Amino acid sequence: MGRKRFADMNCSVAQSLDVLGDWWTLLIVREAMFGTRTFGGFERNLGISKNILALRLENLVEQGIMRRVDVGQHGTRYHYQLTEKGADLITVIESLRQWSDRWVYGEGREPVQVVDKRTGQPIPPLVIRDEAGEPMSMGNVVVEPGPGAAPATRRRFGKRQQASPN
Amino acid sequence: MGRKRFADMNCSVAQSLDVLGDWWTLLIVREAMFGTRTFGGFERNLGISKNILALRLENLVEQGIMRRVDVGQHGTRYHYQLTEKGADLITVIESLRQWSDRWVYGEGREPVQVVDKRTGQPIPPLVIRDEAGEPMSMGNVVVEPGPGAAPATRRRFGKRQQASPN
DNA sequence: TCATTTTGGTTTTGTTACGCAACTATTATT
DNA sequence: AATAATAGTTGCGTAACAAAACCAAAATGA
Repeated sequence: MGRKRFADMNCSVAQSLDVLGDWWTLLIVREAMFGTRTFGGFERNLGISKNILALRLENLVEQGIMRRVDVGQHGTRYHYQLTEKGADLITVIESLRQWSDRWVYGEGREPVQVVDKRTGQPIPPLVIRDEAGEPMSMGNVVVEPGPGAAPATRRRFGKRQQASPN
Repeated sequence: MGRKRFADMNCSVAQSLDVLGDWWTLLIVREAMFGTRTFGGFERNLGISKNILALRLENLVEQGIMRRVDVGQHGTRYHYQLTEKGADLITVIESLRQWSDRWVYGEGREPVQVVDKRTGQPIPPLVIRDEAGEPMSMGNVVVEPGPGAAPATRRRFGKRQQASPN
């Protein structure tokens, strides 16, 4: 019965993946961050088929992640560019890149490097920090219902430990 | 035919997505971070069908992201738990969560909060910092071929600007 | 102790998502 | 004037996903 969507899950991660989780979507965003702008540019650099690319770009525009701007004099040449919402995916892309550099390629075998233009040094790993700016151990974080939690979700939180007992 | 895989793309983001990009995969990782351990626990909490869950867990174990430990006396009760490689996906999950809190739900409507146990305060947003620890503007980053770049890729880098001309 | 439920799956059968090739129409290039 | 490039759309085949039925061993309850 078709693919199950995550939009009704009342979970932020599920929301993101509902929008970004289709095959190719995040690679298109990465390619846009890399500087590609045209339909043909995405097609060539990614090796994606045209119909899927058209669908993905349409969806990204609908979601406000990219914008399609007319750059031709006669209305048949376009640029796709990231909006502020799309550019803010940089931490998602960067964390994915760093993870596979650590666990798939390994140090010294990274295919690309992201460096600080001013110093020439690779940028340091993304880490979760506390308010004081200190890297945080996961033992110190707790997940709680947020201000937008549905009552049903609040109930689920209390039961969560029992949902999969030892 | 079949779905095109990203593994041969010589790009770290593509590598990650090749492993993590299937539908449901990252939600299973999130659920594991939340504390779920059993097959039935994932099934109930996510609403995923059994056959897909079985495939995903098998793949996650193969990839070394999760591990299946026997917790029954007679060998039919198991726990799925994140390995170090899997737990290191926390920045990926957190960046996805924060992105949709900013752009989908909006402030004050977050369904869950991740807080510092010691202070009770929500943890601050993940940001890309330079070596001095200062938040960095994207204008100061450059992408370069890394030590593991294939010659073909190196060539592509120089041509990248021309691939999608103005 | 015998039936029922729980756990952790596999199998079968549909439907949707994706890949590839062919096609189109307008606009640049030679 | 012919050729190629841009930005797609359409049709068809295959792979991925969903739902339900089924299964065997083990734990639970009466």
